[in-house]
Parts: sequence; C-alpha cells; structure tokens
Amino acid sequence: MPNMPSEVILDEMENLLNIASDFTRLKIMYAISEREKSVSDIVEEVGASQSLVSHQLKVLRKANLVSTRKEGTRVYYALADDHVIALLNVVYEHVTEE
Amino acid sequence: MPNMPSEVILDEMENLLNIASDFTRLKIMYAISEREKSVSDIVEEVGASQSLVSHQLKVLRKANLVSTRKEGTRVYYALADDHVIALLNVVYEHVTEE
DNA sequence: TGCATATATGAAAAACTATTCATATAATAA
DNA sequence: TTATTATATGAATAGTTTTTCATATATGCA
Repeated sequence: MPNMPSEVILDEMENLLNIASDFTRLKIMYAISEREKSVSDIVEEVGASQSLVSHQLKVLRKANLVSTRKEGTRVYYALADDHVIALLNVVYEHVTEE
Repeated sequence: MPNMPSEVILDEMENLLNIASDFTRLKIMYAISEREKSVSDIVEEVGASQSLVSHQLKVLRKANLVSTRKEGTRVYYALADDHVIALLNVVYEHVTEE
C-alpha cells in the first residue's frame, strides 16, 4: 500500500499516463515492442496517416519513451526501455483478467 | 515482448489509462490505497473542492476502479482491487527509477 | 540538377475533459 | 417540520489534445 507521492512525482506520473493513454500511441508502442521499425512500417501496421503517426512519434520522443536511429531516408524507432513494456503489460492484464 | 492486442482490448486499455492519467484522480486513488475513506476525508486529503472530488469519484466508479459503501450520510470509497495498485506502482517506478 | 521517396511540422478544425458554480438529493437530529 | 451535514449532479466554462491538411525538409538516385 503506497504512500501519497509528492506533487512533483504525481505530476510526472500524470504526464506518463497521459502519453500512454492514446489509441494511436498505444498501437505505435506495440508495433515497435519486439524490434525497431521505420516510420513507414509503423504507418502501415498502425493503419493511421503518415502525418498522425509522425506527430505521435514526436510526443513519444519528447517523453523519452522511444529512441531513434536514422539510416538514409529512413528513421527507425524503438522503445526506449523495458519500463514501457512493463506498463503495457500491467494495463493489459487489468483489462483482460476479469 | 507482447503482440498487438485487438482493437477492443486497445480501446479498453486506452480507457483505463485515460482514467488513471489525471492529477486529481491519482491523488484520490492514493488517498484510499491503504483503507477506505469517506468523501469528506478524501476532499480534505486531496485538497480539491467537494464537487470536483465527487465528479472524479464518479469517473472512477463508472470504470469499476473503486467500490463504495454507504453508512448513514457518509459514503466510503475503496480501491476495487489490487490491479490498480499494481498500475500505480509501475508508473511510480518508471518515474522515479532513472 | 531535377525527381522521387521518407519523414517532420505548422496551423486549423474537431473532439474531448477538467473544473467551477449553483443546486439537488439524502440522511440525521432537534 | 425545519435545519444541518454529506454527497451527487447538470450546465457552463476554460483549456487541452487529437486529427487532418497542406507543405517543408532531407536523402538518394538518374
């Protein structure tokens, strides 16, 4: 049973949750959860417009949830660390296990 | 490394994350994380208006994240299950551990 | 250089949500 | 009944965010 975190921590928690709580971004995170993918691959897998995916990748980048690597004209995105997967898993379990 | 969930599951995940991703609701969830509390207790601990707390409790209720018990004029709220705490913990760790 | 492809971005539109204010309901006590 | 306390709620406001559209930038190739 956790204690009430400080306002600063709560703020950061709110921010992380906000970023995770979007349909398109959830799809993007799952799309790159096994291995890095290029933007066009992500666009295809997620089924959203190129512009939207690019905008949402920017949001994920700004929050340091993804890392990028440029190769020619392609940009490859990957999840920044395993915390993200842990979060996705907890949420997935809550939704499916009941 | 998880697979892409179905649209329905993603939708439910988005919904749960949306509900968790609010400063006031986070505070409320922490306030009742150790034991049930009455609305007025929550109002005091969270430091928000009675109206706002009541509105947000309704959101949490609708999502089945809290349970309620009425006793006289008081209504006591508690977390519905431990999944919620697991979620809070994962987010807390992500925010503090780096 | 000019052309094609990949990605990013600014601005506007559309949709949504938190918060406040005023008020309603419910229970209890005098 | 009237008054008081606890909680809930409808409506409006204020602020934010997602999505689209048009366009810009960057890279590679002919």
